[in-house]
Amino acid sequence: MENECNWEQNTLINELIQGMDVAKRLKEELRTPYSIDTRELQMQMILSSYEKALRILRSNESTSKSQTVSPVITSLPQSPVSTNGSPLSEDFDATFQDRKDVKNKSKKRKVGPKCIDQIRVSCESGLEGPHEDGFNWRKYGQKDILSAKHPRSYYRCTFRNTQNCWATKQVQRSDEDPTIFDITYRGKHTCSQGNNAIVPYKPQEINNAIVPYKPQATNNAIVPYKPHNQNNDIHQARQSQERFSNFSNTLNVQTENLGNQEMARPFTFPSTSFGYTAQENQSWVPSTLENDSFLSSLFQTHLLSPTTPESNYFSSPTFNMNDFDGFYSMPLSESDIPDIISTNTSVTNSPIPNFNFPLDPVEIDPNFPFNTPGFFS
DNA sequence: TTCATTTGACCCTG
DNA sequence: CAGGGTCAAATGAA
Repeated sequence: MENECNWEQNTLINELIQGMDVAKRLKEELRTPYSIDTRELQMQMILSSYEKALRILRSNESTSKSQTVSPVITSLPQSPVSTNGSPLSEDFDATFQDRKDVKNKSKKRKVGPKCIDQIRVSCESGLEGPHEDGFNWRKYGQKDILSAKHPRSYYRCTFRNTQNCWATKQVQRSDEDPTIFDITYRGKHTCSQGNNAIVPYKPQEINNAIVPYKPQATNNAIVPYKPHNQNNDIHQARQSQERFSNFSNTLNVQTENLGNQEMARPFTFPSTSFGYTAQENQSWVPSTLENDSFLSSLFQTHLLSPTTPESNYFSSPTFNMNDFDGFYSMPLSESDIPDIISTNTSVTNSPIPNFNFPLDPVEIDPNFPFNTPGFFS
């Protein structure tokens, strides 16, 4: 708890510092003939920083409320920085490890540091699948929730046992709109899927109607699962591409009912979400930035956060696909998502090095050359 | 036979 | 004590 508070404080301070820092740089930039893109980028950074800071402040006002699945895809990251600095606390992993070690079959609820991504997805076509998020999930429970009309489904990574991957997710059908699903991801993928994931985010559609992959599945919370060689990473990556391409055709991120704050910007990731986002976008963001203003703003806003714990990613040669945590908001237009995803999949095979950004909070180099020509290419 | 889903029971947290 | 998260036996599909 204390860690969480400290983490939020640090994040808040970092965001404010970042905003100021970028504003200063922008001021300098205004004297030079840099491109408009560069300036827009910095403006995005500034806005993002202040928005994140404000969100932290607001969440402190009503901490308890932020925990609930709200119509808006927002809640502050539950994952405090661990003692070693990783946004995805090692305590988190330790918690699961302890559970495993202490007792073979403990039903103890996972508590402690949480790593939550909350997103909302809706099925454009209403009742059609399949939609996946690039990961293989196994349903391990379903529960009627008091405050919700629809049951909540619980999934864990298929490779939990084989690869000790403790990522889980919860899928809750929206009360207001049954075609919308609130998906909460917990933990991080440590399996090979995580290393191969190519999706920009992890929405997963759960549907009552059609079950193309698993006809035997019934009723709620169907996760199309197609068994495949778990050791074949290439196959997995390709399968992820195909499935996500599928997904892109039928899903969109829900943009309705999002608060004004969320809608005010095209795309916002709180600081801790970056690691996750980055991992998912490892191969496509850089290569598409130049041609896609939307992606540019996305990348600008969230990849260029020099004062957040993740911002040091840019000084690292690699970029870890596994480390997603926190949450993010995705008030995107419906037309944006398929574009992003298709772009994503289309460049997956590009010879872009496998970035692996550590999540350790390193002091940001304020002199990082964000405007270095070719930085994004 | 293997593996995923279903579902009731268990148990922890607030 | 209620609600929610997880377990694991039963079941079914491939």
